[in-house]
Amino acid sequence: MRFRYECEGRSAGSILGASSTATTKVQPAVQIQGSIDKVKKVTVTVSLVTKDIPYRPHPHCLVGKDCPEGSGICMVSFNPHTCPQHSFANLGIQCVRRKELDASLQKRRSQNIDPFITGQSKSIEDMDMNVVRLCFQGDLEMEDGRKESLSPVVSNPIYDKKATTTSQLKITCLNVNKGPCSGMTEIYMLCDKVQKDDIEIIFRCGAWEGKGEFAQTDVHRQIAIVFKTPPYRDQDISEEFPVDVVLRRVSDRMDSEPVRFTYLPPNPDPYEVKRKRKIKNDISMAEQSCAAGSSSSSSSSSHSTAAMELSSPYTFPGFPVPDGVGGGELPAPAAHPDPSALGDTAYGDHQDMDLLAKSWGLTDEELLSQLLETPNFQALLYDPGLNPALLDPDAAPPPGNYGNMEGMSNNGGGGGGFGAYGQDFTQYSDLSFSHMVSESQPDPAAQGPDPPQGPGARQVEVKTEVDL
DNA sequence: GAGGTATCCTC
DNA sequence: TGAGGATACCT
Repeated sequence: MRFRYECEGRSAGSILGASSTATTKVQPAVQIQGSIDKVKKVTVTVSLVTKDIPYRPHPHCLVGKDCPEGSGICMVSFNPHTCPQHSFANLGIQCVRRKELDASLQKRRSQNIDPFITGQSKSIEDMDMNVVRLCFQGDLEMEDGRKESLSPVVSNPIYDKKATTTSQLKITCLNVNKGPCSGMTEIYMLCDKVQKDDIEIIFRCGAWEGKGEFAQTDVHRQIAIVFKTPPYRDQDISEEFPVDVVLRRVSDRMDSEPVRFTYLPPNPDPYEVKRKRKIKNDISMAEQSCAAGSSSSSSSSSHSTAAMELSSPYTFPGFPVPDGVGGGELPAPAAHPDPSALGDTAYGDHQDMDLLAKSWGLTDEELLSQLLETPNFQALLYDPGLNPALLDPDAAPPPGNYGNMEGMSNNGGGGGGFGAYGQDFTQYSDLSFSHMVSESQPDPAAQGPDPPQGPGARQVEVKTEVDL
């Protein structure tokens, strides 16, 4: 439950019995065990003690029904013959401010409340302010007037719901709830406040457990965690497998309620090679159908552009591709699971570009550099038949993307080709060419602290400016 | 700036 | 009244 400060006024809530559920609330209760034949009256004093042994008096206060004002303890008397069990309704925990901690303990001593006779064995700095136990002390008044004290008993620990060190862990949501069984799916989790140095994300199914992968820096302001899924226990699954995901506090092994995550079977087409190949084949078939049905097909610019979108992106003239379509200036690709398929997709997006470069053992920049040095590729760039707009001096440069190129065009005089060159790279968006070029430009904002050096670095803009 | 504490506020 | 969120302030 949430502990309340005195300044918050009103009541401090009601402590629930240990057997309470979300639907059924019960109150803490005590009952005298053993013979009560000669017991006339029972007096029970309830106070707060520390969670750990020895159970020392706790500075926090009990407030509510049967708690004398300002006492911090609860006292009830009952006749065990008429009422063998006593329930404590409306018993709240009022926390004291740290600066009042000492005074509160002093008051408890003056009340002679120290059920386990611990004295001042430990400094108050070690006091855990976020957890207490109820301590019940029973005093029996016998029919013959004798008095007898029972051994004190303590409740389960009661944690302050608001304290991150002890509060209930709760996952609010995951932005992704499915991922491949190989793991490494990046997920954003929203959760109640956690302590970044005391939290784990556990994936579990039966006896299997895997840990979500994240660093303390991936915990955002205690309420969000960016992590990667662990690989599922079985990498050879053919159907989806749901698992539970929980937050776990390491210090006390406390788990949250689980949320569901589903592991998916391995993707047989991770780069969508087959899908893209099918699309390409479909388009080629359609193109052939069109060509067969029309005798007026020409090499006009509008048509050549269309043709280029269909074929050139994957096989620049003279530029080697892994499936052996072009000539070979570049090293042969390293072993690839499906080199011909790679040829289909290598220029589909930047990730594929990366893949191609890596398969040749090149960086993106090296690959692009070699690409731009390829004579046939340059010819392609300046072939007005393919794209007349490329050399159109009146073409306005696009906003933003090629700022440094605009500078070059000014230096080149007459608003020359470079600005237009930059602009019309967008014509090649389907080739990811504009992406490739913009990626290679010396963008100060995007550059890391250690930009590439040496003859290979910045080859793109230097060589193309001179050549052009 | 992060995390903890104390208080205020709303539903 | 009970529960929980928001936030200013402190360490």
